[in-house]
Amino acid sequence: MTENSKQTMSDRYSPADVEEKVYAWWEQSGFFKAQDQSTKPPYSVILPPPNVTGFLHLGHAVDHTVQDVLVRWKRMNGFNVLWLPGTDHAGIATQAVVEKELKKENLTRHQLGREKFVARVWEWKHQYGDRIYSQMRKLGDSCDWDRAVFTLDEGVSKAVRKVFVSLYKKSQIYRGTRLVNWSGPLESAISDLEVEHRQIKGSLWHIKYQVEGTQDFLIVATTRPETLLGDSAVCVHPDDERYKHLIGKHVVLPLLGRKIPIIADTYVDPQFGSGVVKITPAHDFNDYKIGKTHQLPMINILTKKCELNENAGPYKGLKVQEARKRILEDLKTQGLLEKEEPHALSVGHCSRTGAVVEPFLSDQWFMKMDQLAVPAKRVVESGTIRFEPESWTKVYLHWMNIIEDWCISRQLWWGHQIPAWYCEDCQHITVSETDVTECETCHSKNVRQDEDVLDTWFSSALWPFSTMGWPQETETAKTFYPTSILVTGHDILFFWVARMIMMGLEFKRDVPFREVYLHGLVRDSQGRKMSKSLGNSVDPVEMIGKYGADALRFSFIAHLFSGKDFKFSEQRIEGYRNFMNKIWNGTRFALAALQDFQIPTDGLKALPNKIHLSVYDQWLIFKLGEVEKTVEESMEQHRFSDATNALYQFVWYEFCDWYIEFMKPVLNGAPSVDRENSQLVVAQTLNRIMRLLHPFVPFITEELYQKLPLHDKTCMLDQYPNPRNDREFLALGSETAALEVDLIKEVISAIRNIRGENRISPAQKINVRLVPGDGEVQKHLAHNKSAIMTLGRIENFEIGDEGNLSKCALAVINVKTAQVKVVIPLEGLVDIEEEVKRIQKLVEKLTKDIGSLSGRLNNENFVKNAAEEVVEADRQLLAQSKNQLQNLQDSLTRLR
RNA sequence: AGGGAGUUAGCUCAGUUGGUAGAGCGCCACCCUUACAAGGUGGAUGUCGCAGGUUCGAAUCCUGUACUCCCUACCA
Repeated sequence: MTENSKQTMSDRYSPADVEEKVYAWWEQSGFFKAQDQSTKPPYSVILPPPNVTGFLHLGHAVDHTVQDVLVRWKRMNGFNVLWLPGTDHAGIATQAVVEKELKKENLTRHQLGREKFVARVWEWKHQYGDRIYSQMRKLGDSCDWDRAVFTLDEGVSKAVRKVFVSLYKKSQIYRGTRLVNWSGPLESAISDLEVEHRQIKGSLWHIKYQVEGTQDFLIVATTRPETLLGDSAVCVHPDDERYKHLIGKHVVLPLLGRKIPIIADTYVDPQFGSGVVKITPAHDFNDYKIGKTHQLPMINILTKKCELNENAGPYKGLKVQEARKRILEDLKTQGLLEKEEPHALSVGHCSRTGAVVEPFLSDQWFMKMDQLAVPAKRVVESGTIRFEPESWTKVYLHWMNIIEDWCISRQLWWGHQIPAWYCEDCQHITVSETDVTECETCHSKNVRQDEDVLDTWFSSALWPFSTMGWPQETETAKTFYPTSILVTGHDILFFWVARMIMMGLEFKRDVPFREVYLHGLVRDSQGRKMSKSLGNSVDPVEMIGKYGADALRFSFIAHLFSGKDFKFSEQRIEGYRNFMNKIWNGTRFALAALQDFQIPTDGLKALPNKIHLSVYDQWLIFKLGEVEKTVEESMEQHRFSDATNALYQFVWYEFCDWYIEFMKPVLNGAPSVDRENSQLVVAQTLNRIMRLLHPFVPFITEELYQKLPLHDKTCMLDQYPNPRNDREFLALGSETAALEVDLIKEVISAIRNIRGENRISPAQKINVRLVPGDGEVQKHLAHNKSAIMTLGRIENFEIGDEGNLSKCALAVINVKTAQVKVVIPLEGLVDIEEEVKRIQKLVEKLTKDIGSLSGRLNNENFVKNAAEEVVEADRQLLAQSKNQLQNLQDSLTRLR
């Protein structure tokens, strides 16, 4: 970076002039790189791989900010940090994007054929796949880019195959005909987790099924009348007196005329509806189970596109909704529709396409989950993996207890094709890590590979080790596996986190991470999920353009409390943009005052013996030490917002509003020892401020850091300040000085308060008489005379007795045991009535306080039971309050 | 239906061993005081969802209750 401290700085911080330049410099300098071998302790984080088709959205931005904060903080704490980036091939999403493109050319993927289509997707990936990476750079993500991985890279693909084959050989992966969630538009199965349930106002239709050979009807209620075409039985409760005699007989299926049996099962709730349930094993999950136990035929009535098939007789070719309409009409005509009543139900929708999900019978690959779940539960129960917030532990364990087999095959073209080959001659399935040209049993060459690909989450589940070169024993894995922490949104706890834990334990014999930090999700200002369809999504890149990446990052971190979802607010970003500007200008002022600053040749270490700092310097350093302690504790506990808030307070209020104001006369004044000292303190403090803030707001801090007279090569690799490093400097802080300055601040505030409340113009100089409570306080007042005069805009300053209070404003200040009375003559300045009002307000409040305080202290039980400090503090407060009240009442009588 | 979380100032939210409520933003008043008007100074605002209980004392612990949100499951 060029030496630019002499350059003039703009009076506004302009992120656009800084961010790209600084980032490029970091990256070119190799600051993000991790070392496979190092003497430093390792710290590793894998980035939840965003979809390769994706744009960076607000959810990513939050997720990445948290990770970048952690990673930068650890790096500055001397860790060998690996933040491993990657992207996900995102089967469905990516295929959809490219299909959309094809559509513009009036092509479908089927016309193109599988091979050409996949080639086309790769082309697309090569062209746009890095887009999200460039957006991540805008945000400041300090990933080790050289290690970026794509889920379809050769290495990862090998890992995928190895895992598949291994689990298949252990019968943990199997092929089966099962009822699965089916998305018509995708013509593919989807997993349970990809189904979104939405509340729908539907109807419950009561349909008459004629009992065979009689004129009697059974009334069957259903929310999906079209499925009756696939009925293979009707079912009643075995003890239901109404229907007992019919069990074993048959009914005639309306419209199709098929005869189906009346069976009995305790699954039926006699209280609900008519107590008779139609059983459609091929299109309903509950019915499927009943169908299995009663060995009923599974009648599939749908095609892969979710249109009715030949089993639907006259309704063949219709879409589900059309069929429903037609069937209801026909039932009505035939007098078989008893009634229709409104009924609220929730219907599964495909999270990708929004289409209604149909339970569909098909051949799929499944992963058995129950055995894998056992150790995955144990590591969480034992605390080997900790969730943060802890409440997710329960949710996780609950889910693991009811876990069902995972349908891992997808009828798509883009993804990891399933490494299974079917023999056309002997039907044997050969599952292999390498491509197969002949059947492993009959050696026929007549084999073809399974057309399906694996669920995207299959490869994601291996991410923590597949990205580190597994199955090879790499140095990377030796150093960085298990990873230190996983940061992600709670929405993919089951999709991803749980499955990584299971796979890590199965294949690495070790947890993939020890900590899971689940942050909240960003919602819009009304608390709704952000989504494209609602049109309420916010583009973080646009926000960065408007306010800068640092402001955006800070706004996330400052409001990221305990994993709760939080509402997006542009106003908040603006507020933190203002904070960035404050940092910029505070530094700008300080740098101007440091133009002639000479770095002491013997360094800082000799300082304590050499210089005597002003109370303001000692006060500032003391506060700085306190902030560093707070920040360290907060960071250790991952209470990031506590850290940012403490820094915000310190930088804006303590440093800018008070310290700079106290020191302006000195810093802008003639050369002096005080000035030299202060310059040193300012230079050091700024340096520490930049380092403290760096993980949160990396761009502005690096830029300013480079302009400081005291700095190292780069802020991002400098040591993170804490109360233990640079002790020599922090030791210059003093609590006694801090108390003195706190008292002076109170005095100045009291003067300002009297001015403000009495509407005394800032231009109006006033006189003040300060009455110290004791000799010590008197010394402090005298010592800080000029600060009080400047900041209080005082013309004549006097320390002494109370004297004549006639026509004077009065304030009584207590800081710990110190007391100061502030007396300001108002005669000829303002209307006395304003001051009367002000004092009356105080009197009122004090009277109330004294009432409750003395009430409590008169309570024997309180005095007896409460902690001694508490009682003592109350006694002191009461005495002070009484004293203040007395003074104010006196002044009231003498005011007019 | 089961599970989880929430209810504190106009808004968004803090409040870590129980000790007389805080921040940011917004609002009101005054001020362009040469670091910053993306600023400064001062000010106002809360029976901490409701009802009980434990306690000298409860936003904080316990019980009940109302409402909101999320997740999982779903009765045809």
